[in-house]
Amino acid sequence: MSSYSPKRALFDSFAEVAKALSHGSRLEILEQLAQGERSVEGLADRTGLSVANASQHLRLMQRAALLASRREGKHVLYRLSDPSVLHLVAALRKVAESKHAAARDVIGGYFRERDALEAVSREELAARIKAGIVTVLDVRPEDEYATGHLPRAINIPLRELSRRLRKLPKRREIVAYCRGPYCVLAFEAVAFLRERGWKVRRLEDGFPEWKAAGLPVVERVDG
Amino acid sequence: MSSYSPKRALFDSFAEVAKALSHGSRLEILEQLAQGERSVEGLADRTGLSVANASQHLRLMQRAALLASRREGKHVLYRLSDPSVLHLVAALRKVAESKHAAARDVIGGYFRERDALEAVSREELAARIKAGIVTVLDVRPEDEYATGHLPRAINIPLRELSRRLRKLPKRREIVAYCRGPYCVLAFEAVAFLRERGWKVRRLEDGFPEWKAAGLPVVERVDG
DNA sequence: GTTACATTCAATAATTCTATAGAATGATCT
DNA sequence: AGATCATTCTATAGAATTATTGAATGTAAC
Repeated sequence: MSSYSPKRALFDSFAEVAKALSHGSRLEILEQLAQGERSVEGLADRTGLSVANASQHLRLMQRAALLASRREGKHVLYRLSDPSVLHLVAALRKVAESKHAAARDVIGGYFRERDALEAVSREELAARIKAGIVTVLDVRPEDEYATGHLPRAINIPLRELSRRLRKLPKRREIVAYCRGPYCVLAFEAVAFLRERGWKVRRLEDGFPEWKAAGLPVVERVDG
Repeated sequence: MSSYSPKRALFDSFAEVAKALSHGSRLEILEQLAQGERSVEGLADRTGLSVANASQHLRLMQRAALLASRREGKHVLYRLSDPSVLHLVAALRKVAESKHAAARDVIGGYFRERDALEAVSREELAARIKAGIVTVLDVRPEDEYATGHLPRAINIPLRELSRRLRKLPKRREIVAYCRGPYCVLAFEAVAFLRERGWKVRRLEDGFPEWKAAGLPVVERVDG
């Protein structure tokens, strides 16, 4: 009809990007990288993949231009190549969420209390942080907190929460956050603290989305 | 670290959506469906696929919730399940465009005059149509025009343009459009008409994006 | 230079995806 | 009811993807 080969080449190159997203492990890696730079070994640990396998997935995504890498000492650190990658993953999530039965089942099962634990918007939290009327709680692991976190956020990884409860004020409102919309850490922290009488809500989405929205962050500034 | 199986099931279901996008033919089908409903045979014709193969691609995308279908007489008509699918494809395009070398090469080669033929924004065109100070030219095939088009647009398929030049005013500005950002029809129409002295520009993107932006359209209203 | 170590490469087997051809389904029309 | 036609299903062969293993590469530390 209109044209044949150049157009098809274009669609094929788009398809290559989509293919780079079309594996659960790679999406899991992308969620990790949305937090910040990671080494191959670090990603392999967190995702449960072998180092060689993680390396292959990473290289594939790098070829598809989703990732970039740099060397630091012995380690090769990967990162998202561009904020547009985060937008792409978000768009993917939205389609799957609104329509996909399997996703619905999982969300309905695992995140059943989601609506009950209503979320605070980024804008609202930003205003409250500025006004100093809220305690921000980062429940991610320490190293993720170290690479970047919300201003004035205190870090208590979920598994240490019960041991370090005394650090949390009972009067002030607490807002907990973690990696992103499907990170369970913040959900569990909110449920745990509410049971024990704290006044606590959850930030919508997580750290990467906050950063992508151009809101202020505290970041590690090494080379 | 955080959780294992439910989270992984979630990522796997996202991956299924991405996989549905990960084939050039399927993206080509999606571009067609962005124009409006299409039968299996119609899509097979336009994409050069066999009917059976097109049917398989369609079913795969339907399972991944990208498409919906309905029966009308002898034909099964497929459509995009949701506007979010269009956003997803746009996000995919953006990542590929900004970063992917292959896409760049093709764009650089085939659309080399892109910048020279500067585009009119949707908003600007909408205002001009309302004010009645522009001629809108739809260069898609007749059947695509018939299923939906911009208000007051006249339809002259590209291949008939040279025969029907007298229908076009020389004084008024003309804005041409077609399917979307990678549809070549409008580019070629603009180049053709400019050479012959018309004052003509191209609409950014195409009909699906116009419609998705909530701007007014004329649509066929059969059952 | 040699060693240690993180990462990548190469080869492989198992699995999954793709396109084709022909049969089966399901709806319309006479 | 039977004929016709669009679509989907089934089976299959070829191609591509995935995870694993062990070797190779390249950098840093000694």
